[in-house]
Amino acid sequence: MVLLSMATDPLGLTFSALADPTRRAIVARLAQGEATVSQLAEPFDMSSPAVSKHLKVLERAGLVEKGREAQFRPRRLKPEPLRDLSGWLESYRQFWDAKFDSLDAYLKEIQNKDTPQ
Amino acid sequence: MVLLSMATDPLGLTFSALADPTRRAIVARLAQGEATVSQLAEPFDMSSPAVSKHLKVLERAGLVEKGREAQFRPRRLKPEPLRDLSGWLESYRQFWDAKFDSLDAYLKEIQNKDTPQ
DNA sequence: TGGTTACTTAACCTAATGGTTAGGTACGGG
DNA sequence: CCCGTACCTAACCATTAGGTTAAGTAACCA
Repeated sequence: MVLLSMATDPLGLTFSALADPTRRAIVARLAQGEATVSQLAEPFDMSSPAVSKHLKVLERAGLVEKGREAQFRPRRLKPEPLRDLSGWLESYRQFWDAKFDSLDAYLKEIQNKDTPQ
Repeated sequence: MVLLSMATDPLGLTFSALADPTRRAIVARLAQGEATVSQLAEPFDMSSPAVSKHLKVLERAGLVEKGREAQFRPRRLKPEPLRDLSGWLESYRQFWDAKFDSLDAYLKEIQNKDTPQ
């Protein structure tokens, strides 16, 4: 059921891939250009199999693509899932766009003056 | 560690809240106006405690707010996390924006000339 | 050819997720 | 005041997620 829905729910795959901070850091790194697994693993205090697993999750979501060059398997970022995510978000623009809820925006203005949060 | 990072990682909370299709459906429903728990539960083939749990996840992410009116606890959608998500996405616009693709390819060309290791 | 580097796979562990049922609490109506 | 409706909490269960170590494959290098 989860298995099934996940397999047929690309948006869900994307969201859950990006839910992990390690994976978002990998995405951030790959946004600056392709990188090998070792390079991607270097900043993290975790084993390389763990990084491999994270990469597999990103690949399953279509966010990352694996290349092969000699003994290296360079990864690069793929734009499509991010584009899809943006499309989904866009359908809620009326909610997070300040113009929509002027009262909400106004309250927030006030609040932002000294919100400790 | 997961506990800790999640507590201090609002973006991660948002992504994982939205990873579940039931929760995205709830968000879609709430985008049309506030609704009670029973109203939200109605379309789903699952117990109401299950729906309550989903709502708690959405609330923890700040996506949903709980009101109280007599015996009802109407939920409404909050825009902030969606706005934050949009901000995060925006920082990757260069990747999913089609116009940028050719430049991206060009940068990759250059980079491959002297990639160490 | 044998060692080293790069990476993956397998087996395992713990904790979180997503569901259940059963048993609360709180409110409004007859 | 009691009953039904609305909702939440607790306890439990199965599966998934995220990490580990150990062992495997593959390519380069001396």
